[in-house]
Amino acid sequence: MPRVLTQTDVADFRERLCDAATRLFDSRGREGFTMRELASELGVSAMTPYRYFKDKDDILAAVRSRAFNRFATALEKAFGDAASAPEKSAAVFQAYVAFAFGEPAAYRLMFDLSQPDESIYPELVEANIRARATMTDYVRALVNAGVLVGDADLIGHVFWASLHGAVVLKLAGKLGAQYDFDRISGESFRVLFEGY
Amino acid sequence: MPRVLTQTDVADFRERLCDAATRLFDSRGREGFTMRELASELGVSAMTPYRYFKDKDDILAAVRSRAFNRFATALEKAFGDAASAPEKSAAVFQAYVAFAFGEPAAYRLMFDLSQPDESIYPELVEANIRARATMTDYVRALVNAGVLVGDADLIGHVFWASLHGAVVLKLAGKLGAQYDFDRISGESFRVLFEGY
DNA sequence: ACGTGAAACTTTACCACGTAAATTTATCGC
DNA sequence: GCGATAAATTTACGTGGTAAAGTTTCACGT
Repeated sequence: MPRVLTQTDVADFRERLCDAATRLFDSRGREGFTMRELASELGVSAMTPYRYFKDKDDILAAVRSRAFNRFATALEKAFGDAASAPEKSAAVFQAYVAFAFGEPAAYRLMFDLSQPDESIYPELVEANIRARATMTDYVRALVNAGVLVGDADLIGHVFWASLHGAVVLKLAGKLGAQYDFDRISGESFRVLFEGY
Repeated sequence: MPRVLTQTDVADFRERLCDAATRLFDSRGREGFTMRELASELGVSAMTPYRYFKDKDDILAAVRSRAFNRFATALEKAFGDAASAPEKSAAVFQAYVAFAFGEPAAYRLMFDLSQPDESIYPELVEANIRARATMTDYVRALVNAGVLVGDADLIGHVFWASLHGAVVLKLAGKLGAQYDFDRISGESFRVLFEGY
């Protein structure tokens, strides 16, 4: 227990805490996530997290920010690694789906309906903006390459809504076996692409 | 306090309780919804609801079932009232959107990610199935009328995913002013219609 | 070297909540 | 009237978030 915490100490602990919290959200779900279990996971008393975060909502905001940033990083990597515009588009699509189903708890946190006024967490707002940008960049590349014509942002939102819709229907268990996620998302993209 | 409750008494109380619960979900949100406040809203003690429902989850399931049924009723009415297949399609679309934004809490309950294993509530499963059916019927009408060609169920799911995606993005506060719900959903439908 | 004061952490305590168990109340058949 | 018993309430317990009080540990001035 060092007398005074350096910036690094604080940052490290916050990081460890967010990692543990992310795991807990994964295993216990949003409802089952408790401060006490989080603390015990970290080997500290129930009150120690309150030295580093204001309250549970503050922790939630930090975890969500990190989720947005991981998500953005994954999409940016996919975008950067692919060569041509169409390849970028396919890569980003794939990365999006991989993230959503590879880290469903994170995806849920990011897009859960009814989160409590996230505007008071600047870090979260920024992560949100960053993630949103990465989701339209690939469309801009397609438009610039002449593959698609139109308002890149509008087209980006249309693709996004469609993909997100299919993802959350699957995550909510609303899709059956005959019309599953791959079928619907594949068909959506095919038709939307044709349309543009 | 009648000695023995008739079927009607029970059904009435359950109905009143669900109405109050729906209002509470509306005003307090899912987290802020408590059994104690629900009971006091009904003018009974905190334990009385347990005579009529197993537990909080059971109440949640009943409220969700009712939401699905109101939703299905609204869509069925829109479908039935419109004359031609394209008019039916427009009417159902409009009813869908009106419900989603007119009763956002109900829509959230219906489609919230991570609901606790709804298969154990037969009433809920049935309501779910009914609502799903009403969302593809209008597409079947369009296909039968020769307006669209293809697998009606598949097309229905594609439209559904796209619309639902736009709705939940708006409900989650992810849409800005420049690319708002109307713009995105309108554009999506236009392109998808053209495509088919 | 050694108190000392505050930062870091823990312990204790409080209140809200879901709900089980015990208790009370009110009606029905006799 | 008088149990019997369904319906409702009251009481109580365990869990969770977190405020307040208490404890530990180290950076300093002396």
